[in-house]
Order: sequence, then C-alpha cells, then structure tokens
Amino acid sequence: MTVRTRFAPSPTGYMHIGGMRTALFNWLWARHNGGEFILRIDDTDQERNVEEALTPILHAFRWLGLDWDEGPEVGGPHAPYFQSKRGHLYRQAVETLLVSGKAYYDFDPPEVTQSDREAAEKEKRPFLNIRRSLDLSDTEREQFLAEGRPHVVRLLVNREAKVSIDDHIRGHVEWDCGLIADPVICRGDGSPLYNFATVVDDAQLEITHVIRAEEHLTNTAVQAMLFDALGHERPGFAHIPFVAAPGSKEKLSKRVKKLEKYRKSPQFKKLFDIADDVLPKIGLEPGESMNPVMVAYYEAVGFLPAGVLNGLSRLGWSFDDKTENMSLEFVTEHFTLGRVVKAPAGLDSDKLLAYQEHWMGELSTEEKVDGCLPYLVKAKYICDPIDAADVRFVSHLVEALGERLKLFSDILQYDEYFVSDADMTFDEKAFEKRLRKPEEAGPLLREFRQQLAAADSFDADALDVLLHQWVEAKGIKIGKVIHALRVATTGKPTGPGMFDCLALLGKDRCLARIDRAIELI
RNA sequence: GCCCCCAUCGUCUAGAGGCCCAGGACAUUGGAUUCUCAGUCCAAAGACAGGGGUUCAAAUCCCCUUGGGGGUACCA
Repeated sequence: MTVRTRFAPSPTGYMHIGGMRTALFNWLWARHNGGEFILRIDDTDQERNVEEALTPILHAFRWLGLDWDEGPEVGGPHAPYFQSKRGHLYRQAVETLLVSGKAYYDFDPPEVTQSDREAAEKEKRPFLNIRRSLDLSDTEREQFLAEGRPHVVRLLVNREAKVSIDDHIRGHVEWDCGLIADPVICRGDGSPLYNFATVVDDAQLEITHVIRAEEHLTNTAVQAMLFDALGHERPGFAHIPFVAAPGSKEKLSKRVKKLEKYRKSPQFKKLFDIADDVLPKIGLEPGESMNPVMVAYYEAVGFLPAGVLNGLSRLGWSFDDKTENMSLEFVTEHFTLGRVVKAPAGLDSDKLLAYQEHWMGELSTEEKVDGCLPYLVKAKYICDPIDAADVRFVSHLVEALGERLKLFSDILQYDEYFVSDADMTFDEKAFEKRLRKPEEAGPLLREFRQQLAAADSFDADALDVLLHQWVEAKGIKIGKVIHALRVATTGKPTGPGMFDCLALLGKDRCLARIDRAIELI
C-alpha cells in the first residue's frame, strides 16, 4: 500500500516553525517510503482571503524544498483540497451517521449543556451528555426540524466501550468511552467541526499515516470512533512531540505576549537580536509575522534551507548517537517514526545557528555571493542592476570573510566596504583605544601611510610583506601599528585579516581613511 | 475537577537488562594558534527527578510519588 501523509494548514498568512516541523516529518515519512505527501487546506474560517493567506505558507514549503504531490496549485485525484469546497462530503457523512443511528440531533440549547457541564465539574465527575433529545419520538423530532429549531449533530458514543490506538510513537493508548461526552460533529448551521471534517477528509484522501503534534492525541479518541462509525479503516497515528518554546516545555506560541517572553530567554535572544538588526536594513519590520517563530524569518535573515531543515529534523528525531549534520537527502533515507522521541523539544537558537554554520561552510564562494547580493541591494549598498565589478568586489569580500559569514545577512555588518570614506563611522571605543590613547599610534600611522602611498602592488600578500619588513626595520612589534591601521581604515576593532581589508579597499580609499583618522586624533 | 501524555548533562539527544561509575553535539570554562574578531585544535566541567519493587544484574521492566505538558468548545 502506498504511504500517504498529509499536512493541513489553516490559511493564516504565516507558517509557524512548529507546524513546519510537523509538515517536515510527514513529508519525510512519505518520501522515505516512496509515498505521497498531500497538502490540504483547512479554510473553514471563511473570513479571510484564502489565496493571500496561503501564499506565505506555500512559499515556506518551496523555500525549504518540500514538494507536495496533491494539494493547492497542483491538484490531484481527490480534489478539491480546500475544506471549504468539500462540504458535500461532510454532509454525506453526517447523513450516513444519522441514518444508521450513530449520530443524533441534539436540540438542547448551549446554555443547558453548559450548566450540565458545570454541574458535573462541581461533583468532580466527568461530564456526559444527558441526551434528552434521544427521548424525542420520530414525529416530535421531525416537527422540531421542520420548524427550524436550533440543533447540533452529535456522535452517539457507546459508553460501554473502550477506544484504543496503537500509536507509532506513543504505543498503546486507551480511553474509556464512558468518560467521553458525545462530541458535536456538526454545528447548528450545518458546518462540520474539525474532528469530524478531518476524519472524513483523511478517509477520502486515503491517508495511511496521520502524523501530527501530540496536542491532538486526545482528539484521537473521538476521531477513531468516527472512523469506525463511518465504516472506514483507521489510518496509523503518530503523535510527535510539539516544538517547545526555548527554555521551557510549553508549546511554542505565536502570541505576542509570549513573543515578548521569548525575546528575553537566553536561548532565543540571539535570533530576536538578529531580526532587530537586519530586518530594518532590508526594509522589513520585525513583528507578528516576522520573528523567530515564523519560517519566513529564517529566510528573511539569510538562513539556508539546509540549516533550518537540519535543525528541524533534529527536534525530536536523531539518526544515531553521533551524526549531527545531515542533509535532507540523508534524513529522508533514514527517517523512521520509531526514532522519534516522546518528550517535547525546545528550539535552541545556538544549535540552529551551529547547523547553519555547517551548511554555510559547504557553500562555494559563488553560492555565498549569490546569497549575499540581494541583501546588499536591499540595503542599498550596491545598485540594482548589479554590475560585474560589484560582483567581483563582493566575491573578494566574501572570500576574505571566510567563516565569519554565517548568515547571508551577515554581509550587512561589513558596511564599511560599501560606504564612502567620508561616511564611514569610527567605532568610538576602538578609536579611543587604538588611535587616541597610544601616543605612538598617530606618528606610526602617518609614517606607514607613506609606505602605503609608495606601494607598487596593493594585494594582500604584498601588503603583508610590506608591513612586516617595515615593522622589522623599525624594530617595533606589529601590534603597535596594525590595530591603529585597522581602526583607521575600517572604523572597527574587528574584521577579516588586515591585509585583506586593505587590499579590498584599495590604495586610494585606505589613504583617504587614514588621513581622516589622523585628523580626528 | 476529569482524561491523556511525558521525564538522561544548561539545551538537543544516544541508550530498547549486563557493552554505561552513561556516549555525541550545541552552549559554557580553560589552553594553543593568528594583527583583531570569527574559525580551527586540545582539554575541563556537566545528567539517569525521588522512592519502592522484579532480577545474579536496571538509565533501561513494574508500581507509587513528584514535577512538567496537552486536552477538556457549536476552535483548529
């Protein structure tokens, strides 16, 4: 039998990182088995513009390279893939249950049910429906229906029975039906509830494995009963742990209040700081849809799909006791549900960044340049039709940066290579420490400036030789001048190798900046 | 309240009765290297929630306690 898995996002306008992990595990299981992965859209909330709200979600899948065999934009044999267009299937299913007596019309007003519920809680016993409407005669019921009396449809739970599933991750889980209230499957207006719609859909789409977050485990009891009542074979269930908020075991939330809390957590702070730093530079606003809880953030800030995928894969899953860096291809080959852990896993930005660094290191200079250029354009450090000279320059910069470049957006930290000599800002503290405070800094800099001015060749190697010879001839330590030189030419206390920096800037700019620095001392 | 799930270093995890006085990775700390930073290399520190069983033997199995989490809707 072909393995078929699905992910069913609501068109909310953003893709949650936890949801993405669930989607990834579904995708992996399908691909591992040579099966099919389906995207079904839970758009029962009709209020928003579905297409618009779906775009960022599909984009996130594409960015990560997770394709789907059936669903929006690609269609498929079980179309439509939008729940809002599948009403006929739900109606048909309700009808089946009603006719067979497995579901019933409940005419109790919500207030009555509510007070029944409260009474139960007061007596510390589980709430069970009183099922008053079951006592109605056929004619009474027909009459109520005819006069349009408000009602819902409930599944009639067999209170003598037990339901159990053998979850691929949790093992055997059992519920006593005598403790389960009759779930509403259809609202007063005839629309289906999630638990019901999802069962009808999963059956009709021939889903073989329902892989979802553990918060749905309790729902499974009802869903299993529904599969049975409908006469459908149940799919396999795999309840994976949810992605927890950093430093806690709570579900990672997108709520603004929580976001503020995450911002302060040591494990997450770094990612928020990156957002605050780079997003404004590229014309984006950190906010509800652009923060480390959202997949879009990682793309915006210059993560690699491979880095994010690696991090997400390791959240609740491992290959063995040693392997950390894994490509999507590798994970696909080795992914099994049996190796998914049961406890929630917190998202850790350091670990994520470590994966990112690894995959960044696998890139060629050319690939890194391609990734960096859009940031430079958006920040207006280079002009849009990018000319060859810019590409060459950035390429040299990227090479000089080496492992310092961890995210594509890191390139924006090196603005000193893109601003004019006059606009370059000197780091105050560094200027004080390296240029103003050491008395010899000014004179040495002035002296070495003449050496630079007279240099024939301005490549890194030649400059290296030049400075070393000069320093040796003068009998001073290289540290005496090199720090001053760095701050004078780049404005910063840190950066790539000094000679790379000088070569990158070229003679004219170096001299101009040194002159400016000397003046400011 | 009721139901369900979970529990190994700070974090992510390995561990399916002896290979474990618990392994790896990230983070941390120290050292080495370099003009700075990043990196790299070396090293250190760091965990089986507690209590009972079962067994010759338990991180691994069972029970209880504690703790954490999820669900409990005419939300998904």
